[in-house]
Amino acid sequence: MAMQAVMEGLKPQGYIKRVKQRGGNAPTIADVAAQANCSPMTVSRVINGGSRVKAETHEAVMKAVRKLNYKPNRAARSLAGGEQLRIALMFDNPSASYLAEFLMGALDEASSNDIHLEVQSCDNASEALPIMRKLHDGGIKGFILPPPLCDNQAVMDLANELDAVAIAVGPGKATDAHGSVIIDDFQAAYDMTKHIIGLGHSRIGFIIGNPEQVASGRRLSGYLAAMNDAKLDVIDELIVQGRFTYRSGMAATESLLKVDPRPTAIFASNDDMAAAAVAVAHRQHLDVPTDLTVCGFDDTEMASTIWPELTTIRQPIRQMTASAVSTIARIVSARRTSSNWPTEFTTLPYELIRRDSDAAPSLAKRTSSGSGQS
Amino acid sequence: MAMQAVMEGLKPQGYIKRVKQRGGNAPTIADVAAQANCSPMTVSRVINGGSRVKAETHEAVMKAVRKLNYKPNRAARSLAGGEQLRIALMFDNPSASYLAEFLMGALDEASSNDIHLEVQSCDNASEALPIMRKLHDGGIKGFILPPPLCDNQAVMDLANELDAVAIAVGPGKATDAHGSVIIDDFQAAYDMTKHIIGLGHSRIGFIIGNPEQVASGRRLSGYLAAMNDAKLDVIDELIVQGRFTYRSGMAATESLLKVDPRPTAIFASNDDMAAAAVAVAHRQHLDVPTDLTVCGFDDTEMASTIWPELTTIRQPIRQMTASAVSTIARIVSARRTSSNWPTEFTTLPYELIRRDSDAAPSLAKRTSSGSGQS
DNA sequence: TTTACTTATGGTAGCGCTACCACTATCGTC
DNA sequence: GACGATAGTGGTAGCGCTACCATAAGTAAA
Repeated sequence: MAMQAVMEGLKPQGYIKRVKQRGGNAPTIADVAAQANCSPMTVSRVINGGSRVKAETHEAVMKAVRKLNYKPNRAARSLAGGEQLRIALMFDNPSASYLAEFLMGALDEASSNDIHLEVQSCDNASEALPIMRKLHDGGIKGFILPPPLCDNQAVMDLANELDAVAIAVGPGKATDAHGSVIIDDFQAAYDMTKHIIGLGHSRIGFIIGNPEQVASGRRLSGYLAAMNDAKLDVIDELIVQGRFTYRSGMAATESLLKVDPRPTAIFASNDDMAAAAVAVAHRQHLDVPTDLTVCGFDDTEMASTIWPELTTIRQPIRQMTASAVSTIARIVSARRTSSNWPTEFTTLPYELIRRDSDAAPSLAKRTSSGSGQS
Repeated sequence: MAMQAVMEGLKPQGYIKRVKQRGGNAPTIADVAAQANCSPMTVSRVINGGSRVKAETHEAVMKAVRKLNYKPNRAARSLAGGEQLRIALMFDNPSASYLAEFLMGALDEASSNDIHLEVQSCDNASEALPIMRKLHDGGIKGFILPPPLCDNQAVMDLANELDAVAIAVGPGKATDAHGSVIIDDFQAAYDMTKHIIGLGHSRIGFIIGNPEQVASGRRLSGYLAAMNDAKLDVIDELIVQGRFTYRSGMAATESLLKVDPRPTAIFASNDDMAAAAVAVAHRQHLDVPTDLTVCGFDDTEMASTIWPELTTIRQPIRQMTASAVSTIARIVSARRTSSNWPTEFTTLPYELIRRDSDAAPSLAKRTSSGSGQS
């Protein structure tokens, strides 16, 4: 400590670094300022966008920064910079597989933007309402709402009432939120259906998802459109209602396999139902994919756990939540300056993951067995 | 300064809240102090462990905290309190279901203890090594290592070499880490086996887990001990090797069901293999649980997704990671003061979750059907 | 030249919290 | 009863950074 003071004595006229009260030895903005022979303010300006700084000064500062390997202190930054943005990630979705990806994406983005992310679970949408109120009172400025929360009108209404920024991630009624991050469910289902048709199938069963989630309808539409575009008959019996659960997938598959002639492929609106379809098929001694092609949607863990692994649609969940976090940040800061309410709707690309549960219909005698692929 | 001095003159004797320079309206420690009629210091003391504070004062402060819904400002805290503890949660476990729980537990604990948690994924253990080095260079003081990372000798060696605190969560060689948080795998497997025996089974098949994970052996031992204690013959053919994967569970089950007379129950070392056992049984037109009882281990999402839902062992994963985080915090701070290396080994309670996949053997004609339970 | 305005920089005062020390009561202890 | 301990509290000074204003130049308009 005293030593440091001695060292300062050598300095020409720069900003004297105070003796540190507590441990720690990371370079501070003052160190950089001394090194670059300017004031800490100038350094701050350079670091934060370099507005109104002479080019030479700018460069001198940058050189000092590099030399000292200076990293701005997050804590100090957000303390000095006024309010720290705090947003909440709510969920009542029991799917752990989603959740992990959700968290990873949100966490990364939040921590690199110095945003405080509160993670809140609740058992159901109605329980979410008081929690949201409380969080909002506690200074939470925005909410990230994955389905099914974002499909709940009461939740979205409350977000509106509170003037909080709500971003729906994944399927949801985009129009109700201040923003949303989605994939194109319609197009994804369209592509998958087209893929199945391309394998040679024409009797393709479809299991609809939970009617309360908007994505279900979009996926159904995609299926229908692809069938129509391929000039294939849409057979009512081959479209059955499910509820996104394994159990509902079993019932749906049983009813599909009773249709005569039975479908040669089943496209389920999510992986859990697709897994159930595989199980039911196996019980009826139908091989997958030789006798029956089964495709899912979401690429949850289930899809790559069971055998055969499912051909499915992967949503870039991580990027989606990351994008949700940064969108909220943008909207909140935009609202601070102007009073209008910007909204942002982002659509991210999905991916058709081909695994081992699809093949050409069996009349073709298993010529092209599903070629695995991660 | 001068202005402030003037303002001070007006002060009665309480702490006047200064006019805020920038936006923001979250209650500060000064607000609480005013409310509780004491100094900010006292509030700080109460918040941070309440040492040397009179009981009444303590209560008054807590009341004020509750009334104002005061939350300490993280940034200010870590800025004032010197270095913030940073620890990393590494994982190469592909199981998303675990991961979600892991993250939730660690996150909660980290955020309430103002610890910065870095979440790092890596594809395999050897990739982990350079990452750990880098994180350590970057100031990470401790690592949380779930299996299979903590079963990897190279990883544990590196942690030792780096002088970093490593806590193994879940199964692992406790002795290699500075601490571990586990459940008693032996006892849990013992209990489950005893439970199955209690239902009336005597020919109980067992599927061993991945031989590279220490827990596998412990679970096997538990099974063997329970069989012995019940004076039941341990039949070699009824113990088959698996690898914790669905696929290996299928193969194992197929071989188990070939044994004559076939087992009336199968205890798999994890849920994925148990789910595979159910699938194989169904394919062979054996009803679960009427014809075959199947029990798993871990209570992953899979267990409650498939039908019938699995009777299994639940690990308190959330508490386990939470405990891991606080253990690291304790060890790191202990090391700061004394130079000896404390270690901490925690064992948390598991829970046998009874669902619908177990029943008395079929000779008893499905008298006691599995009584569901969350 | 003066006024006005722009550009580049510095000074100062905090952000909300805690470390550190100082101080007052209330105890023993000899 | 004087003395040092100890519990309980308050004051002060920062942590590293940025908002805000002041200043000192230079540049354009009057």
